[in-house]
Amino acid sequence: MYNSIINTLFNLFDTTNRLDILYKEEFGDILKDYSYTEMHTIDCIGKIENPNVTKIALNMNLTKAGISKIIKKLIQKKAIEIYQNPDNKKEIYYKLTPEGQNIFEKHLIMHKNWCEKDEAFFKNFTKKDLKIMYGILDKYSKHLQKRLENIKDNLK
Amino acid sequence: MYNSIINTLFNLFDTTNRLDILYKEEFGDILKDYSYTEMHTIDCIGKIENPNVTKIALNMNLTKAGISKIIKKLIQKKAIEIYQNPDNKKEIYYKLTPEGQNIFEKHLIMHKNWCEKDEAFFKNFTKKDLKIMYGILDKYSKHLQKRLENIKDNLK
DNA sequence: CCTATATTGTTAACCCGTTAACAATATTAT
DNA sequence: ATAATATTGTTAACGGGTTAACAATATAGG
Repeated sequence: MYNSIINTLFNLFDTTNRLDILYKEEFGDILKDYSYTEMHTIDCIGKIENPNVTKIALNMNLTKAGISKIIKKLIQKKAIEIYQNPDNKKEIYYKLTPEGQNIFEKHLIMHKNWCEKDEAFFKNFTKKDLKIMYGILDKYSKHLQKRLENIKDNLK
Repeated sequence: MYNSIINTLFNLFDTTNRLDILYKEEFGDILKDYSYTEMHTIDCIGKIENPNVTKIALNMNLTKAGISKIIKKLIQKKAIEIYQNPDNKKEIYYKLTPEGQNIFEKHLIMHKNWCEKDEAFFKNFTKKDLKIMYGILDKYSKHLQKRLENIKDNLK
């Protein structure tokens, strides 16, 4: 019994891998000038209030160094541009150019299409069962989070 | 309602990320001479019948080129060694050395510990609910697989 | 049998993200 | 006010994987 669950959970790697490839395939055609992560970064910049490298990195679970590089490319591609707060010379914020805004909106539409396809699939299950499913998953995710925090605490 | 599900599914990325980090943390201490992937490769070589680069790559969802590199390292570290079939000069198989066997067994034990911790968590839910959860997840995974295959077919 | 095709495994070049070190600026404490 | 500390963002070096091109060998077809 528990074996089945744990198999399923290890299969999560395959599942997310598939999600990842599919997402790239379906979205890649339209936005082939931008990588998956670049698109995601554009998405963040469109959604976050005064986005800077730090906030974006936190939001995307990537390092600041990584984001810094992506930002560089996005500026080259003229999808985003810099702005600053006159009384803070350190922090650098970014906003979408019209080109970037365009990508942002296309991405929103594609994301909506994606969700609709998923919805069609989930109509095959009862709402009650679905609730059970995502309830357990969410709790498991939090449980892992806690275990991670414990490890980090022990390191201190 | 469906939003919650789709959020959960996108959270799968975080969940597997956590699984990944935790796994590395918990297993890394003991086997610090081997990376996560190297350990996984040793595991494959211990489990597959006559493992060669191709089979291992398929099994691990990595490219042959990638495996080729890992294999090189594992040979350097003397965890595995080559053998061949006398009437096939092309295919190269690998088997564990005593050192490799040792790693393999340690990994098995750690994996068992991991599962036990997970079991303790899942005891909080009824078996019926758990069955519902992993039933849906498995179906979703297969659903994604099908969508992937459709895309591949369209490319032909 | 021997030629065309497929399979196997390696390598070089590359991509994407990380860690570590750092310079510049902000913030805090004294 | 100033010194100590923290935060921000960049860069270089690296790691782990990919794709593309390839040599070597096996397999299939005429």
